[in-house]
This record gives sequence, structure tokens and C-alpha cells, in this order.
Amino acid sequence: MKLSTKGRYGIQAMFELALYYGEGPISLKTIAENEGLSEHYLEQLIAILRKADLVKSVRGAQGGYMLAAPPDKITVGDVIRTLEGSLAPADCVVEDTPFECSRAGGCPTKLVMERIRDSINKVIDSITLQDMVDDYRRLNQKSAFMYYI
Amino acid sequence: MKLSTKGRYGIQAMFELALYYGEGPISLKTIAENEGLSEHYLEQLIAILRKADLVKSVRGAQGGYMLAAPPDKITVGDVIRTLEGSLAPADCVVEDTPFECSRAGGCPTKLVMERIRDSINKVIDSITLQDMVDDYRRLNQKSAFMYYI
DNA sequence: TGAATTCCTACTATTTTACCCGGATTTCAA
DNA sequence: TTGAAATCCGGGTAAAATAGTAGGAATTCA
Repeated sequence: MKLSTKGRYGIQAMFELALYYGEGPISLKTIAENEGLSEHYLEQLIAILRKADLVKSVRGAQGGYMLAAPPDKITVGDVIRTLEGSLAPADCVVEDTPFECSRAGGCPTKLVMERIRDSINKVIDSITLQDMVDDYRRLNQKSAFMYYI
Repeated sequence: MKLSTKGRYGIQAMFELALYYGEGPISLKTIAENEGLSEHYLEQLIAILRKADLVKSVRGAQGGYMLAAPPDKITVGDVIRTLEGSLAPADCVVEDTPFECSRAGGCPTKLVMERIRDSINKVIDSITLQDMVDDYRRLNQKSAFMYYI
């Protein structure tokens, strides 16, 4: 039940874009360096996010990527589901197109899977990129203050 | 973020044992047939559950498996975690032995992962095998009644 | 015009998954 | 007492998923 690197790296990259939201395009190189990720691999992930209209790109020199919407309008759920698909723990409880097993209605494990699915969705849909930025700034308040002195 | 078949089949098998709890050992063959699973594969899974003291076995003819505790004392979480390990969505938030990444303290995605982990744990630890049996019997009440007529 | 950058397709090594196979051991029942 | 029904056990393996790498075309700024 691990999230794959797609989801994880995707969140990290989107967080980075949220951190610099409104300051023009950020290059993949910058994101990859800041987060310690493979630039080439990240390229594939951000391409998916771009096609899902979660990020916009600017080509050419001094180009890069930026969020397609304000950080408080994009949830962690938007990002993870775009990169990983549904977070349903089993195919029979995938939201839109569930794979019907033979037991279908009377399956007791299906109820369990639904409850797991719903609790995950509830959490990831309630956290926005802005929330992550706020958390981050709060956590790093002290060290920022130290620098200031 | 799918559960693997280990977790799923494991729950199915344990549900089956819960359904017949107190009625003597149930053979792997019966479980596999009832749930439509590979007997050989299930054998491996139930061996893990046995070593974790969640099921007891009786060898020889007319032997089989039975729950090591009443169905209301075994949770879905016990079963899944025994077969799949921690359900933490990332290594850095595994309960007992987290893998510390370089960001460690000030990582904003870690908070997200912790919240996902906690919500999954809360759900799976709150559902017992007895709950599953009760749900199942409630769902099948109508058809049982029809048979009765 | 050249450097920086995104865009795109294909390839690949490694790991994980989901099993199968074959045989040893144990025990009940006829 | 013997055979069938079971659990127990270790190894093997094909297919899929994962986590990238490689290389180059297209675009744009300075």
C-alpha cells in the first residue's frame, strides 16, 4: 500500500511550485535540485500534470512551470489521483469504473475496501497545496528567524 | 496504492474462518473453493498468519485451520499488517522504524503521509472479523429468508 | 546565434507480484 | 494397518510494475 514515487515526487514538485506561486516560471532543474529528484524522471510526471491542467508551462530559455491555479485551489488529492489513478485499495471499489467481481453485492470485504477508500479520499481532498506551504513556513519559522539575526 | 492480493485474500480467508468459528477446523481446500482462490497460494498466506498467531492449524486428515482468537478480537488491521507490513504510504512514516530522509523534520509531504497513514489505520483497526460476519449476515438475510420459504 | 529549456518517444534493469511444483510429514478413519 | 486427506516447506518462475535512462527535436530568450 505504498504510494509510488509518482505520487510522492508529484506532491513534492507541486509543493515547490506552490512555494514560488506568482513569481514566474520555475525550471524543472530548480525543482529537481531543490527536492533532490531525477530531472528526467520528473519531466515525465510533470507532463502528466500539465495534460491534466494542474500546471502550465513556458517553453524556451528562462521558461519553466507554474501552477495552473492558486495553491489553495489545488488539493493533494488532485495531484495524487492524476499521477496514480484512484486510491481505491481494490479494483472492485474504484470510484467511477469499479471492476465487478462475482460476489458483487454480498461481498463483505468490499465494505471494508470502501471504508478504506473513503477515509483516504477524505484526507487527501482536504489538504491543499496552500496548507502544505503554510505548514512548511510554520515549521521553518524558527530557523528563518535565526538567519535574520 | 492498491492492496496486494496478500492482504485481500488474507481478509477473505480470515472472514471464512470467522464465519465458521467454533465449528472445528476448516480445510484450505474449503476456504479456497468458497472464496475462489488458489489453494497453493493461500497456503503461503495462511502460513504467515499462523506464525503471527492469528490462526491455529490441525494437521492430518479432517484437519484444517481455525482462528486463534474469537472473531471480535481480531481486526482487519491485524490481518492486513501481518501480510503486507505497515500501511504507511511512504517509508518515512512507517510506524516503528521510519526511514529518515534528508529533510526529516521540515518536510511538508511527511505531514501529508502521516495523515493518510493515520486515517487508514483508524479504519482498519476499528473493523473486527465479527463486524464483517455481522455485515455479511445482514446483507444475506433476505435471500436466506427466501430459501426458507 | 547559442544557450536554456520544454517536449516527446523509446528503451531497460530491477523489483515485486502472484502464483505453481513437488515432496515430506502428520493424522484420521475404515 | 494402511491409505487418503490434510498441513508443512522450500524453491522456482512468468508477467507486470516501478523507477528510472537516453537521445534528440522544438521553442524561446538574451
